[in-house]
Amino acid sequence: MEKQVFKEFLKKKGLKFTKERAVILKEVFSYHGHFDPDELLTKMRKKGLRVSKASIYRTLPLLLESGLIEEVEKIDKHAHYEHTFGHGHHDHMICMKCGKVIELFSDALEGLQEELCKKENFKGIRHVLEIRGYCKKCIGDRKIDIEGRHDRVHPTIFHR
Amino acid sequence: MEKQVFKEFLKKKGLKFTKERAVILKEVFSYHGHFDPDELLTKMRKKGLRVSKASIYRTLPLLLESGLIEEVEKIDKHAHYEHTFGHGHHDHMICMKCGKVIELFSDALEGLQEELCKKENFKGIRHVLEIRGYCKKCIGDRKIDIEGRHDRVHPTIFHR
DNA sequence: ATTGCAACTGAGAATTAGTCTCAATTTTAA
DNA sequence: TTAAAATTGAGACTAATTCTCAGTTGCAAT
Repeated sequence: MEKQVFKEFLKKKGLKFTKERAVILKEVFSYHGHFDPDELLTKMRKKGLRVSKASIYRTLPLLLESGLIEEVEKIDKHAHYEHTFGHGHHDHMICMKCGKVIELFSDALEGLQEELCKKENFKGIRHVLEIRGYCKKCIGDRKIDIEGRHDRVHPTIFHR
Repeated sequence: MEKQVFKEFLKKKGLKFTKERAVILKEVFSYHGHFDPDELLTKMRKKGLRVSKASIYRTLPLLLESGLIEEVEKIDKHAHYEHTFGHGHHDHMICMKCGKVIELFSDALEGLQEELCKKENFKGIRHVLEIRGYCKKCIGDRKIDIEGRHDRVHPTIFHR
């Protein structure tokens, strides 16, 4: 369970498992889709969970380093994350017109990357693959809404 | 040659090929490795080339859209680019310890991505793949310098 | 349990990347 | 040559992230 993973990670680094870190971890794992630090803060505030912005910004890199979350979507101005413990790594296709995000995962792709790493004697820890282009809907060059919310379907697609 | 490509791109969009854009283009193509907007500005200032920060930030997206440069290194805080006209698209492995950047290109990888796009009816325009991990040298867990400069060897490797 | 201390915290100041504004200027097509 | 539309620079502005520092807390060793 993620709490144990995080605790061990922290101990190994000589860091402390504080209340704040516990609360942040829990909150992060209560989400399904992507989130950014500010969203995280706001949602926690609404729930009455009090952690400072600074603590959030200090904790996310630790979660990242421990492998419990991944960073996704960097083309946007600010960082986005999602937790991966349990539901696993995947990459993204992002429509440049409507912003739709399609999650993709391919064993072949992962395997190929491993191979490439091996060839360079590189120990790959994590990666980000982001394909920008146009989704089916937008290829037709029609205007569509930028709105919508994280509806999970198969193959896992988000709107934002 | 890149100047023609850019000119045509601009004309097609009803935009102007201004002195400033020409100068920025030239500067961008005088580099070998990665750069970020601020670096670009500073270097141009040092050379006595006068363009405003705003113009740089306005021109880079155009170069990106025209396919003359690509966005790389998404994990870092700010955007990084590199020109690709002539030397072609490639992805990156970045050592989390020493910062070494290994360029990689694999037809299999590109092809696989195309396939995946097709499967989702997604029209891929560009992508960024960045693998973070540890290079050969750093797997041994030794301290090494963060310094060094863009030395081109095969398979194209940069230090920074 | 107590303790010592390094790590941590919150609040808000500081920094920084990137965007915006607007009046003056320049490109381009006719 | 001209007029319209696009562009420019300078600096104000915004938003994201980092930093500072004094008070607090987790935890390993007593």
